[in-house]
Amino acid sequence: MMIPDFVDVKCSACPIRHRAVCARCDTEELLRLEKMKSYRTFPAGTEILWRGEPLDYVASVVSGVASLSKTMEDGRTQMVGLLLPSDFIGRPGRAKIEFDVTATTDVTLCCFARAPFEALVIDTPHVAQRLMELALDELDAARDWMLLLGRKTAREKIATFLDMLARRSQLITPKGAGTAPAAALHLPMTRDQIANYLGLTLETVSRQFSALKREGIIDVPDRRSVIVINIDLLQNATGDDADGGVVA
Amino acid sequence: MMIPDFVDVKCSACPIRHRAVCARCDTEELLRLEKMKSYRTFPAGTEILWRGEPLDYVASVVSGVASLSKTMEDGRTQMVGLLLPSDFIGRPGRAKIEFDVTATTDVTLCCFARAPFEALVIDTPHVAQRLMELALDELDAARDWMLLLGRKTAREKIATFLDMLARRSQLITPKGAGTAPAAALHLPMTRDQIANYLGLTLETVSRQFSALKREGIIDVPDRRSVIVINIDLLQNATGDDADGGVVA
DNA sequence: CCCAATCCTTGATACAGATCAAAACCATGA
DNA sequence: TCATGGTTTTGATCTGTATCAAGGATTGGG
Repeated sequence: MMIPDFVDVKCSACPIRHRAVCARCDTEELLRLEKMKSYRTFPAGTEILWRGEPLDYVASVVSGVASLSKTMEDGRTQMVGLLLPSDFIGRPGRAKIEFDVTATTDVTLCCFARAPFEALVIDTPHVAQRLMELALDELDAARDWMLLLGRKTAREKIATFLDMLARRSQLITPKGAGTAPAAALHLPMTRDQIANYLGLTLETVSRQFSALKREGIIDVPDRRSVIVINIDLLQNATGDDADGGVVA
Repeated sequence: MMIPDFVDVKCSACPIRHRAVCARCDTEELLRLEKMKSYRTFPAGTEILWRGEPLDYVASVVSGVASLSKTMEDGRTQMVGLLLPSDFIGRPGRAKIEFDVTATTDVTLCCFARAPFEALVIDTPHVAQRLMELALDELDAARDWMLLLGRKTAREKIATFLDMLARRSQLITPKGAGTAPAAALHLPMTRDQIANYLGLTLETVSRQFSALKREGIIDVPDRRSVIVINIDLLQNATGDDADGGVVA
């Protein structure tokens, strides 16, 4: 059976695909991966890694959501990345990171000790190439976020955030006879954390949610849920080009 | 003679080091690089690459400054990266980019056709590793900039920008008997471009320059120059931790 | 079941930075 | 030398978001 290049690996025990590994690698490599695997769970709010700490593990997020953030001396913080299941934590060839990793919800990681993982990477160019691809994906995402942080209004930020969640969780469920599909989203974070992600305050986030609800674009049945009623209007509100999606 | 790993290559014709190449590679690879090299110059303001355009070349910046930027439908733009001499343009394994590359000043690039360059990368793991390092450096820089865009005040943004220029151009020249060294900086861009980089308007940039000058922290002898009179005060104004520098 | 803690919403007000406008500055070429 | 067009500075005003403040909703524990 022919397996295409760069399809990510579904390993035996984890309910997710490990995005850092490619399916063309031989069974031998997969076995090596299996052997060095270990699981760790962190309750919501836990610091998984501090800035500057030595980085002994790399990991895939198996369940839950973790976040990368940077903090200023006086306490202002900015989230610089969101890690959803299947995302990869770790930097090949680097012993330290320049930001904090925090469990936003309860998080389970599938960890690999860094040293043997890097040895594996050196042996298998496909994995190295896949890691490079992931790094470039992260870079593109970071740059999109820079546009959001630097130029978008509060309303556009919220719309972009909800649109991103809809895309990433792929929960866009067609519904009813109308042309606009609706999506039920689970918010993995509090208003305060959303604010930190978007460069806003929690009050502004709350007000924008209320405004979008008032206009009938979304519904907010409870604090952790959003129903996208009119996805076209939501996407109009993001300020992005129509073809916001990246064509792989 | 022993050459340490990952020292970047100074090639025969360019006045800079190509950061994408490592010195441990054999002469053979260097020769291959030499052969596929070509130079292109772009006058200030030229579009070097449009978003979505096929990416046939990778390149090093030899002289001048180029910028990466993203634009919204309605014209708002945000610079998402600055390319100074020795910086690398291009994405191994990717045929497209998600932003525009513009010549900020007159720019000369040392170009390599993408296909043979990638073949070289595949043959030489050290180069691949170096490219990964560069991508991770860019990612760290992007994340620092996200903190700046999302949370810093106009004054902190300007101070951070000047401090970054001072570090990158390494023009920190000790001067006089005082404890605070001074630095003469050349600004490679207009107020408008600085504003686009910092997520501000040109008027705000100008006002903050004036304010820092009034306070005796900098001097602005002409539109394209800044003299840092008190670098300690400048760094205090960035809002960053004292050890803002990344220890390599 | 109630209490405490946390999270969320809404209102009133303040302010940093955007926007609008005009004048000063500077480089370039005729 | 002067006109010309682009860039920068400065001023006046406006506005979106932060800040301050209070009350309401939700959750978990005893």
